[in-house]
Amino acid sequence: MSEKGDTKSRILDAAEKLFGMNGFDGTSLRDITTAADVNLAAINYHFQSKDSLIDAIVVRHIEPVNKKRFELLEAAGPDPSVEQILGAFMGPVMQVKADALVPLIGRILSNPELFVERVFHKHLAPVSQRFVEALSKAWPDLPPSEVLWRLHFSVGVMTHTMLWGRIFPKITNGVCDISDRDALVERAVRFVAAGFRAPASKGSD
Amino acid sequence: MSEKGDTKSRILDAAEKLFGMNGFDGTSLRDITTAADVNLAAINYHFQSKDSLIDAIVVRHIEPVNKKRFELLEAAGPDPSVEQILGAFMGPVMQVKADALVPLIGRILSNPELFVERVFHKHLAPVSQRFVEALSKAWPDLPPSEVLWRLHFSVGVMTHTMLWGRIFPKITNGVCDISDRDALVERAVRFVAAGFRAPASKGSD
DNA sequence: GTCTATAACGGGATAGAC
DNA sequence: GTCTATCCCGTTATAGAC
Repeated sequence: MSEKGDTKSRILDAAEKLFGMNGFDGTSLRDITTAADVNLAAINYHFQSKDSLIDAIVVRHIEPVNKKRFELLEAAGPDPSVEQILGAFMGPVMQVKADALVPLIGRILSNPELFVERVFHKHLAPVSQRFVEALSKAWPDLPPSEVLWRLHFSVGVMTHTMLWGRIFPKITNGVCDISDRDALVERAVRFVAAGFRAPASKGSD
Repeated sequence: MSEKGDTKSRILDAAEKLFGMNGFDGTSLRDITTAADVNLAAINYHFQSKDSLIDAIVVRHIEPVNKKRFELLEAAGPDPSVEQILGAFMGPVMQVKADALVPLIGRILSNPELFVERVFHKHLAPVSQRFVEALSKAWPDLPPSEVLWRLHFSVGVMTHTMLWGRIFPKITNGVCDISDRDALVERAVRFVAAGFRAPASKGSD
């Protein structure tokens, strides 16, 4: 008890710190085992792979975000606007210190198949369901499939904005600024809310 | 001459095929050299690294897409609608056989810093510039920075839709279908075009 | 100049002893 | 649960054939 936690905890703590500082590719398992003062094989014993270790840390970050999402949605009252719903959905993600989340998001996007099985069903599907319900209620004429598609598109806007957050100001020669995070969220929400209010596609079911 | 092309071409052909089938991580350089019947070091001679080899294949795919984008934009006449512009921008990407492009896009998104230096400035910046001009002309009241932001958001919609193309129908229990590629493009264009027509954000410069 | 052969090193993963 | 030893892969470098 006077120690610094068991092997598994020491691995998780060290890994989270190093991943945040140097990214996934920039952190070797040997870096982690050195920092955590454990044997290399201990990682493959407690977690199955570097991937699974990453997933464990992903979950650590997702849960507080989801908590905040539900709180904001609740706070918007019984009949929230499309903007309020999408703000509750996107804001907590985009407000997080991006450095920690960017490698996670990049990882998820570049291998959705893997991610769906391990993380999506458990940690994101319930959130999606709740927000789809809210959006359907706020915009009852929109066919259910179209609500799903448009929330999907909104996730694309959100993740892309975060992944390119550091780079985009450089690409645009400083025209586009990301220092005001609130303004950024408002800008993105404005865009996707307008997308949601578009008339449904002709072939929509 | 009676051979199957020179070493460099054989590497590119084999790599493209294997990357498309098994992804980047699922394809070792040794897989490629075996399939191409060349020596391992030939890859590091003709390309500098696995990363650079991937970039070379990225470029192979980007250029025909860009050609098609410009053709569609031209075909829309001197005063294209926002829908026509965005359709020309997104359609050629989304119409490509996704299997080949998905690993490329995932790779780009998960490491924008690297990609910007090697591919963006040369192969994507000119396209971006041309389409920003067209959009600014079609929607003159929108501040320049807002046009950039909204095109950025549109890229997010496009890439996210492609990356999750295979998975999304499963997640939604088949509610959202991607078999009709034209309908998918139309759906996405409708969404982002509505986003473009949103009033500019208050703090917009 | 172009390409092959080979060696050396760091990194992820696993088997099996303890 | 822990650790040693080992394997395969990606990368780099180099000597040298053609």
